[in-house]
Amino acid sequence: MTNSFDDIPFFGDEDEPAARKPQAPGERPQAAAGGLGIAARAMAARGGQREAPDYLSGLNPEQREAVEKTDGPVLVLAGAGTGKTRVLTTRIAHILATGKAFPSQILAVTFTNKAAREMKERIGMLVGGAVEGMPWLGTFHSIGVKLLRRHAELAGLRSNFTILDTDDVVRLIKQLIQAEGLDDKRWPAKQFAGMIDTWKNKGLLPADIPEGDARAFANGKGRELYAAYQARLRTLNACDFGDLLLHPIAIFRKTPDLLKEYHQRFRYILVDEYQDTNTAQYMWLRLLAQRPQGVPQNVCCVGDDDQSIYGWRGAEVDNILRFEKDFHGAKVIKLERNYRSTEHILGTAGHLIAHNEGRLGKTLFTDRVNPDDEKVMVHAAWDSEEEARAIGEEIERLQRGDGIPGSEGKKHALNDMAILVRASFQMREFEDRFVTLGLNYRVIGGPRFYERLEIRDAMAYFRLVCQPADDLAFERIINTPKRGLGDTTIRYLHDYARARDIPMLQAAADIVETDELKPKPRKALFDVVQSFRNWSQRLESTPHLDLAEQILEESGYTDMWKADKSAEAPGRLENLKELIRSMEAFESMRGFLEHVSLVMDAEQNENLDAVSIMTLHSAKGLEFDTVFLPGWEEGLFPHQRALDEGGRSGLEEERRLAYVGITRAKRRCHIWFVSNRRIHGLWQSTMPSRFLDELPQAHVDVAASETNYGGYGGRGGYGQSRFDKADPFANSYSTPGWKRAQANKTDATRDNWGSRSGHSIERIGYGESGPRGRTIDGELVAKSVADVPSQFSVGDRVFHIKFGNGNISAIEGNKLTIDFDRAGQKRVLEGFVERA
DNA sequence: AGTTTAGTGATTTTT
DNA sequence: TCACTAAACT
Repeated sequence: MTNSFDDIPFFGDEDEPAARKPQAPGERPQAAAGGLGIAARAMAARGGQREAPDYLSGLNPEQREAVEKTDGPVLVLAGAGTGKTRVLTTRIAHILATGKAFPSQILAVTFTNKAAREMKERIGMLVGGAVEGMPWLGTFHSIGVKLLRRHAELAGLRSNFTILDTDDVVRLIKQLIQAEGLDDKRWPAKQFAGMIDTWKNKGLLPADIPEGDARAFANGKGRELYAAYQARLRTLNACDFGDLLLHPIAIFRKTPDLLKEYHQRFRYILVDEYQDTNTAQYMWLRLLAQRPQGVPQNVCCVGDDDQSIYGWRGAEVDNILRFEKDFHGAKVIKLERNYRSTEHILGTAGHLIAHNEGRLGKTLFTDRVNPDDEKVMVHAAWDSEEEARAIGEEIERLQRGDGIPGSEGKKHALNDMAILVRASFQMREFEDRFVTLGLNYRVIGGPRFYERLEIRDAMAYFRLVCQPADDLAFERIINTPKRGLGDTTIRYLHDYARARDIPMLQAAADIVETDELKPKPRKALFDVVQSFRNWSQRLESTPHLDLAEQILEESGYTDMWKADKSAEAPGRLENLKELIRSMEAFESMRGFLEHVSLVMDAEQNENLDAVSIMTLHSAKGLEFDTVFLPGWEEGLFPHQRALDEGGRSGLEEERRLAYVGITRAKRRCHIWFVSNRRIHGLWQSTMPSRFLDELPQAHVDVAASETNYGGYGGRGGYGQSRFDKADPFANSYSTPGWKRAQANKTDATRDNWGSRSGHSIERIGYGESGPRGRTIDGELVAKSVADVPSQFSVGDRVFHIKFGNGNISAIEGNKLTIDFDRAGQKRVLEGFVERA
């Protein structure tokens, strides 16, 4: 490989000075050593070969191999709690310390900003902070932006393009749907935004989407609408999140020379959470990582197939399973030594996840065994209210320090406890309970700061000041606060701007010079235009914090909330102050906007001691001493919809979710299920989750019933099983999958369920001989979308449990369009019908 | 134009 | 049930 960075002008801005020109492989960057805190030590160590540099000590042999095998493709399968982040950061430190690359020659990709931040901090600690940042460490999206800003013109954009968030996208699509003369009620913009997102996750441009998909929306105009959307983005000089990946991919494909330059630049590539990559990210990565034959591909992907829980939003576990094929001669390193959890927790999680097929197969172990370690506990409660009450009590007990074996009297901080739920509606009951108990709690992953109305309004003002062509921002705030610029005026402006292909703010500036508008709106519009002119001028001269404040004051936006008498108004004003405070960390308003468009989360208050409540999904990557896992009931967990829509692979993803949940626990894990839960307002009796049957007896205890209730299908007269009802089908709330399961139930499964319902709670959780066979009704419901040819053909007469008899009029994958005799035309999943 | 009412739909979520 | 959205009032 040759080093030709000096010849590439646009790299100049961040490259090391010429004197520190990177070395060819094998050579050492002598000059660079001075800039790297640990480099000298590392090089000294290399001289004496035997003694390892400090940062390598304390790694186990597998971790150490993952760190030291820097050249060639490496796949690190890092189980939960096996020191994954440590390996990644140490590996980067090692590459730097041994002088194999400069910080600017390492591409390190994460999924979330949080992970990126954490990695930066930890590398800083290892390397002694001497390496100021790594320019190419970030999320897929933030690196995508960086690439795209440099080469925007190759994607038909200007480099100051704006990044639209979901809200903007939906509004834009709505406009397009209306412009097409379509009914925006029949074709919801939100749904189409979701479809576009799905396509972009798969790397599909309008020309690439499957015909069926294209026809399924907007009277068959799906493809045209998608294309119109892309065209509109271009004229707006804007990107959505998907474009941040797709544009670079397109650029690299059509400009091989440019790609080559990046190949030379990125000597080492690292990817975190590889199991979560979607097809677009995978394409992006392959472009950057795959090298011509004979050139080493120094790519290291770290992930855990057992923690892949984002399949529903396009993640492809296949990417990790396929790594060895994609990168020839790949070294696969498994990290299985767990530093987080007790053997009971690991044993439980391991036994559960072993029920999945199609995994690479790891078994976590620990040798830190303590006789005081508590087994995983399974508890039953009558209903969700009791579940919340009992968990609340347990939390208070732990907080007081009662009855914690091995740590008598020691208090358990609330910060080290978490309740992990499958669906966010479950949180409410806990919140209600904790409010009455006066127990501090913190909900993680709720509505986010930057998604709040007032924040988005304020941001729209800032956006328009920095980017006068931002029509979406213009439309958002032109009449907020009320200025008497109603629909008619805005529509007129819109049409005027579109006709001349100019931004709306420009259109407004033109129009106020004419007498097209009535005096009132004209005056109002004139004032707004003047204000924006003013603010834009101050952009360079006024400190951005002051300017932000002035904008919100002068526009009347803060006054609007001050005048508002509603309960939330003071909070909103507070949020606006917080917004301005948070701008302090940035150099300019533009810098701030860039950050916010990519970082939608805001920091949480860490000082408060509080129990965390969050979904299982947002718990990935976290750990707690004590974890509560409520709601392990069929239909909720595994979720019925995952079963209906994902079939067996859906079930397996749910099981991985359960695995993620259990492995968050360091010392204590309490699983709960209830016999009755309110779903959509109606009480439903529920069955214990099949996952409970998949837990190993050796590591699990079932709690004795804490009340007279509890337990499932008891003979004591409580907890009626559905089978006791005169007609289990009568309940209109039972789901299609459930009905189907009922309809197709074989004798074997009937026995299975029958026996379960007869067991007392002490038995729940165990079959007669450990874990039972895999799926029960997972197989009875819809088959996976994946390439299963339909067993039906057009014209077939079929029966649907809800809609009755009908004829198939079209088939797309596993979706059938059926003309029902009574119910009319419906699209249903193949799994829900049978031959009539 | 702002408020009231009817309708709807209801996992998981980052960027 | 309940929360959010769109249209129908006043």
